[in-house]
Amino acid sequence: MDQSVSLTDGPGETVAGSLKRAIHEHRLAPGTKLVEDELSTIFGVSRTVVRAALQELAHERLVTIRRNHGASVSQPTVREAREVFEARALLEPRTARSAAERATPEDIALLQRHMDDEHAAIHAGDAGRAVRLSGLFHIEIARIADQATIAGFVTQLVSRSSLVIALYWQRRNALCESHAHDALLRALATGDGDLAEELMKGHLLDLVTS
Amino acid sequence: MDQSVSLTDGPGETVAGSLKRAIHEHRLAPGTKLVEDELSTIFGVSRTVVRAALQELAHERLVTIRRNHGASVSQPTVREAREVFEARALLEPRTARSAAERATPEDIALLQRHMDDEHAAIHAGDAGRAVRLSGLFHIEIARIADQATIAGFVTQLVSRSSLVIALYWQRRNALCESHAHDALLRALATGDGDLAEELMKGHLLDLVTS
DNA sequence: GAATGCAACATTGTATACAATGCCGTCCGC
DNA sequence: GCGGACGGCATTGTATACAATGTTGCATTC
Repeated sequence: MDQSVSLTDGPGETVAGSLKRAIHEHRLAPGTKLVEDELSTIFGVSRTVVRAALQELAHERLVTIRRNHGASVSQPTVREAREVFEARALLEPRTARSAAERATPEDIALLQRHMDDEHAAIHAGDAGRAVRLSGLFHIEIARIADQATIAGFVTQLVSRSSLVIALYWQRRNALCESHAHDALLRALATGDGDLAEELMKGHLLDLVTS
Repeated sequence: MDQSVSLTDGPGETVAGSLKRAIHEHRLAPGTKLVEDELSTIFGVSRTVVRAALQELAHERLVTIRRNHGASVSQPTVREAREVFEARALLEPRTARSAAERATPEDIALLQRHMDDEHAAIHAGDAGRAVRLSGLFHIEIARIADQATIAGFVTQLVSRSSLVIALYWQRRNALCESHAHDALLRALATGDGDLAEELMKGHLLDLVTS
């Protein structure tokens, strides 16, 4: 593992959370070996809690654990990548419709803030942060739809999408989707469920074919 | 925890697997406290591996862990129950369509075997086993559809459905659904994707309204 | 020179010891 | 009698020690 990558996010953050963040923001590349001893010294905790964190991430398929071989950041195959986006295509459009029917002005404002942050990150050249914020946009929609279970699934799928992007999207510009998010936000703000569902469907198709 | 419940499933089975099975078959009721020390003596392993197993189940929402309070079999709220079936309604119908388009004769034979076992369990009065086999039917369909990711989600949702049934289905006869599975199997066998999707949609609606 | 066996090392898997926390019953004061 | 503080018990949280496993590099042999 590259020791120069800064992983610790302050005392309030959990080990699993810090690792997740680092993977989302592509500071830990797919395939990176995650050695328990190194992580335990980096985070200043024992291997026990590191192991628990790695197992948690393994369950979300963000890291892969092979018995007696340790953990490493997952490297989704092309097939897994396809599966991830097919699952998202089943879950997210209908969820976007529900969100459109339930979104409060505060919800819209929060989404707007996420989008603004995302644009700022893009202009600042911080692609990792942009990808992460873009994902938060999707997760937030599931939360607005008041579907915690689906939100959990979407969270995992977005995380895995981030790995797919890291692996198969070499340097393609990630900003194409900001316009899609913009249109989606307008549909949500006006409560147009039909449109939101259609836009989400198209957006996910764009992602998989680009 | 009720010590009389037999949990160990032989040396080949993992702790998590045995617990999962016991919960599925309603040998461990929702709310049952799962004390690490007891489980470690029952399974003949240290608390370390018991903890790992409990954390795995917690991630699948089958058990709930409250910090410093330990683990217990989850008790889904009515709201969570609704969410579980809404998620299934998004995932399973389209997956059943894919399965119908891909099912091989071997797949159909396997499903038939599951259904036969399920009927046998019902006639033997083994409701727990029947519920578990009924769930396997759904999971197998996702596997046939060649969607490992969705199959994983369905597996978790089926597990949680089992908890919902244990909590909210007091003594209602679970055999109503065998006919639904029968019809579904025929649609899958004939490769009728439209029909399979519709039947699955109706089947899930039946489950949630009964 | 290539393949094989072996030994030292690195890393993970498991058990156990200890610390921290919450729970519950008891005792004291009012 | 009742409420609250206190102390012991039960249980979980974390660290560490040891066992098991895999890996790497070197020496030996053909």
